[in-house]
This record gives sequence, C-alpha cells and structure tokens, in this order.
Amino acid sequence: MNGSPPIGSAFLLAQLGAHATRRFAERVEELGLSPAQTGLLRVIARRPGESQQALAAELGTPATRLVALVDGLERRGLIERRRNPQDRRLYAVFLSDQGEEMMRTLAKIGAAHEDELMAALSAEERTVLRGLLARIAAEHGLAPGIHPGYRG
Amino acid sequence: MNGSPPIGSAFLLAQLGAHATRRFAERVEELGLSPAQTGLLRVIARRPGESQQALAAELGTPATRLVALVDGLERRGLIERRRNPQDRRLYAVFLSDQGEEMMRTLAKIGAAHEDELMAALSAEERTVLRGLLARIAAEHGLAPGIHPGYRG
DNA sequence: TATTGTTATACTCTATAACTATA
DNA sequence: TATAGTTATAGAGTATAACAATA
Repeated sequence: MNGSPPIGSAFLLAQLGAHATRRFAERVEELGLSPAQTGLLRVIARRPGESQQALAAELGTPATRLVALVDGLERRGLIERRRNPQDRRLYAVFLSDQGEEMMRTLAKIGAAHEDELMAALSAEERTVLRGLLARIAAEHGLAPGIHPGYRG
Repeated sequence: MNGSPPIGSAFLLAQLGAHATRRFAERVEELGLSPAQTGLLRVIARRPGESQQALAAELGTPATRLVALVDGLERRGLIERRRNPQDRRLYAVFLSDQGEEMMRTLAKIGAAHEDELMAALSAEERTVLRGLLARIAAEHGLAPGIHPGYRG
C-alpha cells in the first residue's frame, strides 16, 4: 500500500511545464537567446511594424521590460527599430534578414524539442494530448502563443 | 488560411504549467506559504525525521536554499527541528501538529485547484490526460512529487 | 496635458563562498 | 580533516517611479 495521495494532473502540468521550459531554454541559449526573446521574436514575425507599446500590450508585460528585450534583439541584429515619420514618438519594430533566418532555425529547434518531449507517446496519443491541452488552455483564456511568464 | 505554425504540445505544457503554478501560488499565498514551502512540507510529511542535507538532496536544491525554506516553516510553527543526540551536527525535521493540520488544508486546496484547472474535461478525459502526462514525466525521469523548480 | 520610449532605483530570489560547531 | 548547518555577499531578473522627447 502507498499512503501518498495520487499525483493530480495540475501538479503534472506544473512539473512538465517547468521541465519543458528548462529544456527549451537550454536549446535557445546556444543561439544566445532567452525564451522570452524567442517569444517576442514570434510576435514581431506575426505582426511586423508594431510599436513597442503595442508589443508590450500583446505580451501583457510592462513596457520597461519590453525595452530590455528589444535592446537585446537589436544588439544581436535580429530586429530593426524604424522611426514612424507620422508620429516620431513611436518606433515600428521589424525583423531583419538575420531575424527571418533565426525564425527558421527556431522552427527546427521547436520541432526537435517537441519530438524529444513527446518521445513516450505514439502519433495518435500525441494528437489526443494536444487536443486536450488546447481545450484546457482555451477554457482558461490563455492566448495562443503567449506565455504567461510575461505577466508580472 | 492561417499562416502561423500550429502550436505544439511542448509549448502548451509550458504555458499551462506556468498558469497552473501561478494559480496554485495565489491559493497558498492566502495561507502565508510559497509553492516551494508546500513542496518541502510534503516531503517532510512523507519521510519525517530526515536531516536537512537529506531533504536538500531529495529536492535537488542547494542546502543554503533549504535553510531559508525550513526557517520559514519553523517560524510559522509548521515544523520542528530536533537535535539528533547521537550526532549533534544534525537536525531531524518533523511536522508539528499545526503542520499536520496544514497538510489536510493543502489536500483540500489541491483538490479544488485540480477541479478548477480540469474544468473543461470530462471524468474520462481527465483520466486519459493524467495517464499520458504521467508517462511523459516518467520517461523524462521526473521524480513523482518533486518540482524541477528546486533545481538551479 | 498626454503618450512613447528610456533610465534610475529598489526589491526579490538564488547561488557561491566563507564561517561555526561538531565529529 | 570532513561534514551539517548557517551567514555573508553578489548576481540576475523584475517592477515602480521618475525622466526626455514628441504630440
């Protein structure tokens, strides 16, 4: 007999989520990127030319934190800040050619990451799991592709 | 047509894991506890009387961090340090009566947390999900009940 | 006067290393 | 000399608030 209570899905999600995050961080660190930077890169790729305020609002993060993230990506040559001539307070943020190339690399890394994490499951089981997780995420109002870690 | 790549299970796990962790932290904060403290409490309940070194090893955390966690639990009156008479360098750590009571409260909170998180799924679907997650966790060598967040 | 972006400051968390007491 | 536990210190990451430029 085992006196411990059964481990629930909530704990398993927290445990596996932390594990997945850590492994992903290790992978992108080899590219000199943090997970937060890769998430921002994805948002910029999806909606090029947005202001930093708009990006901060979309990620749900304070503007001050976004500045640091954009600084890092700009130093790496992955994005460009362009002044908006109509309203010179705003920057419009775009991916550079290097940034586009990095997005392709990140897609490959993401696929490898997914494969490694799901190694225990068959193709059918992976489909079932993805469906269940997506429904839970939707029910809790989690925006697709936006990690809650940006929120303070 | 949607040009974005489909969101994989790895990202969903990271996203939902962070969400689950945040919600749990909010719940236990009302008891004056951090998630890390509740995890330590569980380990102490399962194996009473261990030394702090043994506890640190089991959680995979530096001894220096464990001291702070134990200090907090002792200040709250939830655990007791007792000197080992045979080797007076060691402490043996036990739950107090208040600590036992807190474990019962935490069990209730955990059940409510699980219910809230899994609200979108039927009982059968929850069983399927838990089975898939447990297999993934086992395949990656994650110890049952030990959150990777203790590891630096 | 309001808004965009930035910088300055403080706070929290964690790890590394130095210290004490026992063995 | 080695080990259990503790304290001191420093570093990373983040948020709050003050600031400069533009509207």
